[in-house]
Parts: sequence; structure tokens; C-alpha cells
Amino acid sequence: MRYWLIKSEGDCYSIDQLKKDRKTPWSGVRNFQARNFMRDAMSVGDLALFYHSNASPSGVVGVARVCSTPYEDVTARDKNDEHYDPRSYKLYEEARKNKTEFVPVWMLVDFEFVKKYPRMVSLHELKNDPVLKDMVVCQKGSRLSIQPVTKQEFLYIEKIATK
DNA sequence: GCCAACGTTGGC
DNA sequence: GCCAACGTTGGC
Repeated sequence: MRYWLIKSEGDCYSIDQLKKDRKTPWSGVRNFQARNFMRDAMSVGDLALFYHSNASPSGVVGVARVCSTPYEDVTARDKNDEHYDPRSYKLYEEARKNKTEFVPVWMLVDFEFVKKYPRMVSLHELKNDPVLKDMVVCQKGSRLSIQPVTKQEFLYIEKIATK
């Protein structure tokens, strides 16, 4: 069982939206490191801190849980999708034409809603807490949208968010 | 394989 | 809205 932090722009896909949807495919990730975490390292049942980025303020707002094994992110070859990847479309068409197996570049897992915290734990708070200051999200210029967190960090944030 | 140029992320 | 930091692309 591992612990993660997943970022979403609050006004793009918020924790409230996840609560409403109950679960959602974590589509649109176009960063290899983030993809690798989803494809190679996540297991059903893993818990993730849900982080609102580009918000005022940004911070951790709740918890989600991995609820599927990895599968193709089909939005990558959907021309109408915001995160359309022309290369993926080309690879898919080629495989179809040549009747060879299509190996998708972009993979995802589904996340389900677990809880929204009674209060947000802001980035400022994370950075100023000696227990949490080593988190990836606290590092300068950190852009990784899916990152591992330690069990200690996860439990500690749970504690201060609900106290 | 280097690295400049570019597009994007995300804090502020 | 600005811009620093980053990841990716593509010319050479």
C-alpha cells in the first residue's frame, strides 16, 4: 500500500466534482514520470492526497483512492480533447492500418472519492512545517502532477487537517 | 548527444 | 497577469 499526491487545478477538476462523480479516470496526464507512477507503481487501494493547484491558496483538500488497474488514456488520441496528443493518434492509426498491436503511450488509473477534509492544508502550511517541508510539492519549481508521499507525511496531514 | 528554443506549469 | 522553473522538441 502506497501513498500519493495528485494535483488538479481547483477550477478545472475539484474535489467537489470528484465527490459528485464518485470516481473518475485520471486523464490528461502528459508527463512521463507521472504516467510511470500510475502505470507501474500504483495499486488498487492506494490513497492519494488531493491537491488543488493554481488556486488561492493552493493546498491539500482531501483524499482519493486508486480504484482501477492501469489502462489506456483514450483522450490522448481524441482530437477534441484538451490534452490531445497527435503522436498517439498517429501511432494508433498506424497500428490499425498494419493490424499490429497498439501500445498506448499514455495510461491512467481511476480514482474514487474518499473524503474532503474539514479544512484545506495550504502549501504555505506544508512548507512551513518541519515534518512536511521535504515533500516533493514543497520543492521550488516542483511541477510533477503525481508524486509519492510517505506514510508519515500522509498520516500527519490527515491529523492536522481534521483537528 | 548537445543545447537553444519553445510551450507549459503553477506560485505569487 | 507575470515570470521562473521545468520538460520536451528538433536542428545541428
